[in-house]
Amino acid sequence: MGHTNWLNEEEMNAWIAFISAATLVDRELDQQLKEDMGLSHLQYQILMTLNRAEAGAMRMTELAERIINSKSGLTYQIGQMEKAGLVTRRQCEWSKSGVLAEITAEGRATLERAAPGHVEAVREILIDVLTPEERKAVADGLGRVRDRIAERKQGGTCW
Amino acid sequence: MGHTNWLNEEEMNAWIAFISAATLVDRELDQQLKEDMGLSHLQYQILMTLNRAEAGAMRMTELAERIINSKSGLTYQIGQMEKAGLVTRRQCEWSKSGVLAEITAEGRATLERAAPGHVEAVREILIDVLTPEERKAVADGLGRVRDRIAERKQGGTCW
DNA sequence: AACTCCTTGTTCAAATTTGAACTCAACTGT
DNA sequence: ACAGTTGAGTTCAAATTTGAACAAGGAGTT
Repeated sequence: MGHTNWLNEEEMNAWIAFISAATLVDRELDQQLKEDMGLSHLQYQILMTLNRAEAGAMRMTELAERIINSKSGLTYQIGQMEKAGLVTRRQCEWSKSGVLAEITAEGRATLERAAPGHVEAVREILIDVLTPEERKAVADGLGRVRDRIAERKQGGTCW
Repeated sequence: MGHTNWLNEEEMNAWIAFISAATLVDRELDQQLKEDMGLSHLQYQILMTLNRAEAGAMRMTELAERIINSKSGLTYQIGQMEKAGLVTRRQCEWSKSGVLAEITAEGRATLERAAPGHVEAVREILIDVLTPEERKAVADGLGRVRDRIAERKQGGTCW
């Protein structure tokens, strides 16, 4: 230690490309969804995640982790979406302190209407811009990045 | 048109990995910077960008574009950082309506103290987790993604 | 049961972000 | 000089996010 191992040009390029693409893509998708359907990207992800879950329902904490959001933030968003009729809250059967967020029929309908435009945007902005090799590198490399960060929050074992 | 060209598994993997890594990395860095130095990632980026600019100063709008932020958001952040003594506002010489944000000596000092830890974190959570090939794919592919989005906002030529 | 510790989800205030409206300055054409 | 238009920054209210504090349940121990 002592001296910092600065990024060289090649590393810097990767870093800058990653961080700016991340910001821009997120912003772009948010706008597309908002214009087309009045949904935020976060809300879309919530609907998507619930829709895939069995019974279309999921515990708040698990949902928060899945979409990478704070618990209080999720409470807020589910509140909004409940007002909009996209989801409902229901008590968890086997635990009195648990709450299930469940997608409604209207939620599913909204998702179905939103999905085509969203997927098209994802292709146009990201997926179709990458070569198959780059896609693989992104899937593998960034997948590993994600897993490592997720593990480290979990394990807690900080050596 | 008509039928949606859904993402296949390979594409889905790339998409999911990208979006979750993006969220997690940003979150992680924000936390590291905040704990170590009381800076948000955005503030770090502002200091960084100003520090590199000649004379350590830059027009508000250009700065906003560079760090990918709304103009009003930047006005707010520069306000905060001005209170904290990290930057100053100065009138643009050749344009009375222009404002220059300039990094102060204290700002530079803060940046210098923050940089080593930040770079280390960037390595640990992203750069060193990728193979050189993956880094190249990320730099090239996501660089292209970034450029395309940037162009399209610019050109405005929507056909 | 009484006690302690951990987990769930919510609440609350403060910080931040967003987008539209607004103020001036700069540029155009007359 | 004078409208008409555009560009730069700011302001403002509303929406969202954050993190700490909180109420209530579970689970384990004595």
